Amino acid sequence: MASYHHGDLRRVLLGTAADAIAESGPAALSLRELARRAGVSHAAPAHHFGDKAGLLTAFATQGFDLLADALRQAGDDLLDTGVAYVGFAVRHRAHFDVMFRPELYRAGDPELAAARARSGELLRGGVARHTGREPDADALAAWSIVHGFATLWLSGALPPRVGDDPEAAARTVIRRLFD
Amino acid sequence: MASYHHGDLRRVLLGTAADAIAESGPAALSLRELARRAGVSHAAPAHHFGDKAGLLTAFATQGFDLLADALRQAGDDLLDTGVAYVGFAVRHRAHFDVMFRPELYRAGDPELAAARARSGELLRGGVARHTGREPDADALAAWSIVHGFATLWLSGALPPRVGDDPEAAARTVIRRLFD
DNA sequence: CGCGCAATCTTGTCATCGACAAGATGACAG
DNA sequence: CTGTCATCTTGTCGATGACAAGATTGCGCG
Repeated sequence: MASYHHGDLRRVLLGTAADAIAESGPAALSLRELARRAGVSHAAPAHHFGDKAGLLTAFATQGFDLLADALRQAGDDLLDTGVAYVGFAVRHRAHFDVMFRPELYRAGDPELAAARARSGELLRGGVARHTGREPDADALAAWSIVHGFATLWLSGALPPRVGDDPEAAARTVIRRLFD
Repeated sequence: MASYHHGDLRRVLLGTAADAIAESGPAALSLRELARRAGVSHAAPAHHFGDKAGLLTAFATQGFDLLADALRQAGDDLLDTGVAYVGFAVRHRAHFDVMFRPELYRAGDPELAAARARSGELLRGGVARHTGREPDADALAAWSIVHGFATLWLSGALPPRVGDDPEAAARTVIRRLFD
C-alpha cells in the first residue's frame, strides 16, 4: 500500500477537512493531520493546495457553490430561501465557518470570487421577487437576519429555549421581518 | 532593562492581543509574539493565563463587559441599542471576533458566563421595553439582525454600495424590522 | 514497444509555536 | 533582616507549516 498516485487526493482532502473543521474549528486545522487521516505523507496536501490558505480557499469556494445549490433548491419563496440559508449553515457548518472568515484564505482568488458572486446573486434575486421594492435595503436586512441567526446558532450563544430545530426557529424569526 | 516584575503585564498583554487579533484574526495569534511586543520572555504570558485558551477566555470576558457598557450607554431606545451593538462590533473588532467563537476559549468559565449573561440581559431588556410583547421571538429577531449585519460588515462580505458608515447603514437595516 | 516528460507523492529539514519544568528575581510581611 | 511567594526567565520537547530535493508512476509520442 502507500501506493503512489492516490488519484483522488484533492477531493478526499477537502472532505477530510470538512470533518476536521466541523470537529474543532478552522483554527485547529492541521495539514499534517489531514494527511494522516488520508493515509498520505505530510507534504502531500501542499502539492494540491500550495499551502494552508490555498486549501481553505478551495474549501470556501466549494462552500459558496454548495450554498448556491441550496438556495436554488429552495425555490422562489423568500421565506424558504432564508430557511435554506440557515439550513445550509447548519448542515455544512465547516464550510460556513470558513466562508465568512476571509483572513483565512485568499479572498481575491478568481474562482472563489465567481462562486461567491453566484450565491450572492441568488440571495438578492429572492428578495427582489418578494418585495418588489428596490432590493438593496431589504436584501441587506434579510441577509443580515438569516446570517445572524445562523451564526448565533452555530456559536451556541442562543438560549436553550429556542429549541433544537434551527430551521423552524429561523422561520419564526424571519417572519418578524415582514410582519 | 528586562526588569523583573513588569507589574502590569496582564493588562498590557490583553491590550496587545487586541491589536494583534484586529490585524490578523484570532487564529494567527501567537503568545510568543505577544510576549515579544510586550518586551517580556516567551513564557511570561502563560504565567498569567495558563495557556492560549486562558488568554482568550479573559479576552472574551473583557469583551462581554465592554459590550454591556456600550449597550448601557445607548439608553432605552431599541434602535439605538441595535446601532450600539454594531458600533461595538466595529470599534472592538478583536473582542467581537473572539466572543462568538467559543471553541477558542473556555466557554464554561464562571467569570465569562457572568459577563455574557449581563450583556445578554441588557439586549433582551431593550427589546421587551420596545415591543411590549413576549420578548422571545422579537429579541431573537433583533439580535439576529444586528449580529448578522455586524458579522457581514466585519467579514467584508457586503458590497461597497452599502457605504462606509456601518452605524448609519445598520440603522436603516434595523428599521426594516419594525416597519 | 519504449522512451521521456510531467504530475503526483515522499523524505528530509528548518524556523516557529504551545506547553511544561525548573530556576532566578524581587516585593512585601513580620 | 529573613523567609515566602508571586512574577518572570531560561531551557526543552513534540508538533506544525513551509520549502527543497528526490522517488514513483501514468501517459503521450515517436
